[in-house]
Formats: sequence, C-alpha cells, structure tokens
Amino acid sequence: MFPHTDPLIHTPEACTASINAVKDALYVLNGKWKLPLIVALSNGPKRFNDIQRALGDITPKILSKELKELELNEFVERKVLADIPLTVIYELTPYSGSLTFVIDELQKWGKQHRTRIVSNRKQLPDQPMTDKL
Amino acid sequence: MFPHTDPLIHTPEACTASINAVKDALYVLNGKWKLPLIVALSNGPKRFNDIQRALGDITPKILSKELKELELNEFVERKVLADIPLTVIYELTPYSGSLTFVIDELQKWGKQHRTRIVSNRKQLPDQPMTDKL
DNA sequence: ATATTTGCTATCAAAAAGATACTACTGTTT
DNA sequence: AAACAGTAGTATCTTTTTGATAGCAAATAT
Repeated sequence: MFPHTDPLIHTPEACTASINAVKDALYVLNGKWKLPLIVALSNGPKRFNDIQRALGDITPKILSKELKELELNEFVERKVLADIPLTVIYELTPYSGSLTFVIDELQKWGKQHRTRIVSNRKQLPDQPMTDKL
Repeated sequence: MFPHTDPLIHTPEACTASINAVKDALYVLNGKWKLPLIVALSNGPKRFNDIQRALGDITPKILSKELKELELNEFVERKVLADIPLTVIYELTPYSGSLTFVIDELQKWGKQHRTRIVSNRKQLPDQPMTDKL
C-alpha cells in the first residue's frame, strides 16, 4: 500500500510484535538467576559449588533447577569429568554468546541505576540491591 | 573459546561486580511483566484496561501490582484525569528512557531466538512463547 | 432497565522460590 | 579408625509470588 511508510510509526501491530519479542526473551531468561548465572560462567567453566559461591545466595535446589533449564535451552553444557574425585563442570555454549549485548546493556544499566539510587538516597542499598534494604 | 571471554582481565572481583550489576538491574526489572509493560507504554500513555489488553494475558491484580512497583521505581507515572468519566492514564517517565538499549537488545534477541527455535523445530511455539506449548 | 466500560480490590488456589537438612562418595586429618 | 571437609546434588517443608475468578461503584450506551 504505502511503500514509504515511516518505520518510526508505531502501529498497534508493531507494538504487539515488540511486546511479544520481549516476552519471548523473558520466557527463557525468566527469574532472578539465569542471567547472573551466565555471567558467572562467562570467564570459563565452573563447578557446581563454585557457581553457588559466585552467585552468593542461591540455594543448591534452585541452582540445580536453573542449570537444568539453561541446559535445555542450550545456553549451558554439563560435562562430567572422569577425574577421581569425580567433577562436573558447567560450560557456556556458543549460543549463549548471542546474549552478549543483552547482558552488556543490562550490566551497564544496573551500574548506572545503582549510582543513581545511591546518589539520590531515596533508598539505601548495601551490596547488590538483591540484599535486604 | 568461550563465548563471553574477551581479552580483558577477568579478575574474580570484576566478575562479581558484573554479576552484581546484573542482579541490581534484575532487582527492579524482575518478573514476567515489567519490561513488556514498559514497551506497551512506549508509544504513549495508556489506560489500565488498554494496558491489560495490550499485554494480552495479565490479570488486573498483577497489573495493578506491577504498575505500583514501576511507579515506585520512577519508570511510570500515574495520572488521574478529571474528565468525566474519570480516567487514569499511565505514562512513562523520562527515566524509563534509560532502558531503551536494554529493551532493544532484549527485543532483538527474542526475535532471533524465536526464529531459531521455529527453524529447529525442537519446540513448537505458537504466538508468544509465553503461551502453552 | 439492563448491559457494558472504567479502574480497580478481595478471595482463594497453584506455582515458584527459599530454608534447612540430608545422601553418597572421596580424601584428608587426627 | 573416627571425624571432618569437599564433591554434586536431592528431599522436605515453609514462605512468597503468581494467577484465576468474582465482585464493586460509578457512568455511559442500548
């Protein structure tokens, strides 16, 4: 119809498409832990207990569940090393690299947001804001 | 090579800092709804029921709760218009604009992810993947 | 007069997350 | 030998969050 329609126009359909794309992303990245977990693995594979320590306050039950979900969605691979004592490592897959920009932006945003909150003193966060206020 | 490894130094402290920045971001953006909700308001203020329709499957109780949280965090402003019949509109604040890149990346990622899933046929999503499979 | 729209709230049920304890195995220390 | 530490988780129970359903009070539409 209108070959030159401005791409900046927000049709209701385009809006719905955007909402759905964001929902699709959140569907696999849902929860408090998946993205921090991927960050935790981003400089090399780690073992179960090391991941738990890196994340600071995740319980083994939740960590186990989250790792399984990340495996199903092909962000993480579980590898059992036949070393004695047996060790299991969790390693990022190449596909997890597709999240680089998402994670970068989220990290940048989190950093500036903390700065803003702290300078405004409207709330008093200590370490990560995930800690009690 | 691991997808997120880069030539920069990854000290354990830097890694923890990254994890915490991401956690800080997720602390305020948690849940299924906050980012889709911001997207829904991104081309202009909307009324309660319009937002509910735009999001497709959120219940009024949850929508109400999410809007209050977004208000507290200064992403959204609630405005009561003294029109008869009384209307309430929800409008994005300037600060919500700081999320543009985060949302853009998430949206791009969601789009490519859906394409990947559909072409792999490992799962069979219909509309948003938030719908039953 | 009845139905619909508006902006919600109340109640209850289901699902997710979290706290705590525990298993089973290897190795090390006492 | 007995106790303790580290490995990778699982089992059970409680709390929190989410969701489904119904309803309210005011106004407009049919």
